[in-house]
Amino acid sequence: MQLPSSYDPKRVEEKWYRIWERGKYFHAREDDGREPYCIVIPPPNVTGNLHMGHALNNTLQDILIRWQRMMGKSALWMPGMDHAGIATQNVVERLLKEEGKTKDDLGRKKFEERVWKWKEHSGGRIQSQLRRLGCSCDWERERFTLDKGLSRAVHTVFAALYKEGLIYQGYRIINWCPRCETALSDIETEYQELEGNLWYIKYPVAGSGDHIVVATTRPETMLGDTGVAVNPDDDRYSNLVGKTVILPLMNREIPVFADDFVDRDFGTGLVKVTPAHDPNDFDMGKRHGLEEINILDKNGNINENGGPYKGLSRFDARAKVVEDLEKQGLLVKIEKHVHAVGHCYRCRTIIEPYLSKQWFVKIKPLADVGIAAVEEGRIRFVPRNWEKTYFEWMRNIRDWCISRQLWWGHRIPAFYCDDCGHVTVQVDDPSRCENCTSKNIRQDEDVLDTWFSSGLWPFSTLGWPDTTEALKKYYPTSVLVTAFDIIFFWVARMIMLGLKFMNDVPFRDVYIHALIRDAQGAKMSKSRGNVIDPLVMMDNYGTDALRFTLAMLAAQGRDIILSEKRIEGYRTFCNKIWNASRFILMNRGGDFRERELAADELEPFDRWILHRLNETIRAVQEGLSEYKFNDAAHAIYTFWWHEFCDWYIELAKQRLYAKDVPEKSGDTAMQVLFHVLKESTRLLHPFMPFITEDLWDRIKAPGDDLIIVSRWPAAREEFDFPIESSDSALFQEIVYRIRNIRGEMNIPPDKKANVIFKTANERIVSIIQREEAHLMALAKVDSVLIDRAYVPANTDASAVMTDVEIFMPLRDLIDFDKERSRIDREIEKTRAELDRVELKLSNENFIGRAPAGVIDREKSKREDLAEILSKLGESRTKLN
RNA sequence: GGGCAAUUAGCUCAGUCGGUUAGAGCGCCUGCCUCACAUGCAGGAGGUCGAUGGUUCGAGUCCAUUAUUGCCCA
Repeated sequence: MQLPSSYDPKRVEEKWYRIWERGKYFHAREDDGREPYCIVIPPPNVTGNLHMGHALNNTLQDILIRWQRMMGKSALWMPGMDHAGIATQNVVERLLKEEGKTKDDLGRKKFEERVWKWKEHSGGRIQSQLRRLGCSCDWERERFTLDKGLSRAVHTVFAALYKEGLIYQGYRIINWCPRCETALSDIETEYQELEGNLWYIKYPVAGSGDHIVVATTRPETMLGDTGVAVNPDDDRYSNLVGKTVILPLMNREIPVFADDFVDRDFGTGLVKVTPAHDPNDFDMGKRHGLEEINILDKNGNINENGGPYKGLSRFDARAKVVEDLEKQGLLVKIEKHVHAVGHCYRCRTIIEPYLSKQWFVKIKPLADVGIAAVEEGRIRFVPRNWEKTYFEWMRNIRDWCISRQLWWGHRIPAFYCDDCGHVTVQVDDPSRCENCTSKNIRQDEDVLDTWFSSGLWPFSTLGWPDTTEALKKYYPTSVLVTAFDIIFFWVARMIMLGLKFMNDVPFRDVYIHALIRDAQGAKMSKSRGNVIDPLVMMDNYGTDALRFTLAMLAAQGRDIILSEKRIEGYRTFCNKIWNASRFILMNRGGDFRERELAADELEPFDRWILHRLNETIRAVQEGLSEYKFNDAAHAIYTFWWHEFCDWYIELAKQRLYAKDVPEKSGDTAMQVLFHVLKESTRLLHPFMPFITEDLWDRIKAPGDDLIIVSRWPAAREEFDFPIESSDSALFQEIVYRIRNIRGEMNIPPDKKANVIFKTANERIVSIIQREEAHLMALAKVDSVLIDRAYVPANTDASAVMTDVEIFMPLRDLIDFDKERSRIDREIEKTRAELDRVELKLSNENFIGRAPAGVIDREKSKREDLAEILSKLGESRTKLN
């Protein structure tokens, strides 16, 4: 078997993915009689490109799915995409603009056709990128939020909520993006602290020469002022309440009234009230019966209600209003003022609070049920502390504005009758008004918030509203894997809608992973130019290296700071695995036959590595069960590299190569090598699917299926060997001590050394005798002597362990200075430790209160340390 | 203003139920191309765990205060 000396990801990745997909290895069957395990993918935007956040999110899901699949579950990973209303419409509008057209030139129908065409040709690039990442999604089931089945689910939910009164239309202040020309929900508005001004403006009091001063951050909105408010407890202005003032520039007479909402300490304590352009003012306006004057059009320009300012942008209008006030001597002063300004989460344009008629979901009743599900533990957040965030939002939730003034999305299934005015809402488009049977009906022009459809994702993708076999089998899904930034947008809504329409939670666990940041800790973004492109990383280092890096960094509850160095480091791990396998395959004889290991043929180090394999299997199982991906990955990494490669393979070489070793020993070693290789390759498969599948192809038995569906390793109790494991640890310590002398004394590798062990400890003697050949090979020792009465020369280098001293005669090679400082360092360390132990043991409280086991341990430690220290002292004396 | 999180080696991070000498990767230093791997091997240096106080026989770990940083919400 000839393998290249380094791993080449390019050669294997595409090949194996094709074999998996064509062989339907990702396909889960609802009739397979197996226990279900299901994850629905957080559907990426159809406009999306794979970024590092996707890479992390999907790597973790794939690890879980591959693990559960190997565990024998009916593992379904449901893939799909989101139509991403605003983002997609923006993309296509931009394309049209390049052709010198607007969406209005095309008209709604043509525009929609155009978007679909774009979707077919340029959209969904991310699907092939997920394939590149190795994601074992059940692509046959792939769904799109706008496809027929999901649209039916959306209509069904809308109609049901409407009939129940949980969806209603309302005329109120919403967040309006003047660039996207649509309403947004509260959470689609991102607040950012901006340095602005506080303008102090004089408003003349009607019928007197007096004036009042109001302070505002948005002077242009005064064009729509219909009142001035003051706190009822504010004595300064009590005489003003009930009077009227003249609104400058507009010359409108508006009332002064009292309302608790007003903060006496803000500005002058008098605030202008613009009910059509501020949510708080809107509420006050309602309480006091004020007129609502909308002064802006949908693009954020002043409309006819703004008199002479009509046609100006809101920003120009501000400048002009301030200028005019100044001219008229009505501007008292300007103060610097920092305030939070809402921005559109899609295009960063400043949001305008805007009065309009929109559709809303009355969310409180749904939220209460969603809160209970988490309180009662029917849904578990991992890590737990995200539950607080969830509760906080759910308990203060406000009605959800779901209508969007877009063309790309689910058109709202509400039909207005031009004859009787009735609104007909039903699942299938009506042909006539359900009230007066008139055919004169028009469908609502708006579409639904994209998140409305993604909120149904866990059941709509499984066939709901039909009661499909898939739905019966896989709902509730097992776990949702996502980042915290969409807990509100998506997770909470799936919980509420799942409970409402499936009468059960959509998933049992919600695993919240970290956000990826760059090496400076900043959020990765294109505008910052600090993006590490996962596709480039896969090109440069291989997909498995990227995946393993992400798994290693996926510690719970933290941000992930990613650097390319790290990925590069795990590429070397791939290579390590490759070469270990290569070594085993190269040394496997042509007539090698894998067989069951018999306990009585196992030598001590065989037992040790099998024991460690067991422990590693348990650690990986436990790590994955608790979503501690980093712990699981770390356990495999250490085992593969620092135990299997560094020690077992090195030890096995003696048995495979040395002439005086019985054939049986080498044969057993090969069997153990092979066994461990197979098991640990399987253990690694969920993390590194490509290299493991490629290696598996060379190590599997004839007729075996692919690793992706192979049996997940289980720890075997008959391979637990604690005694041999501690013997091995002692042996490793001895080897390490000898290497340490060689390393620090710069003994050249070709200079073989003689070693004398001075010990009376039977166990140590027997280990040294038994493992003499291994010792000689690994520590590069020429001869080994055990002499309990050895008298060292002053040219001997030495090391002291509990119950054994190691001497290495160096004669003229000895460097006294180096050896002295080496021993001094040891003495210092040992002394410090002994001091700590003695301090503890001299503490009466410790003796009196600590558990006996702890005290015994400290006592025996004291004895050992004291003995070591005295022997180190002897060695040191000889060097003087 | 409310809430959450973080602060451990030069860098990036682990550290369970409080109990051996606080770990890893990268970087650094020394020696080695040893027949799986120089994407490698062996050895080494380097932290007292943000600060203060407390609980405890014992604190990186629990509590309080505080500083700094980040995030979420208003």
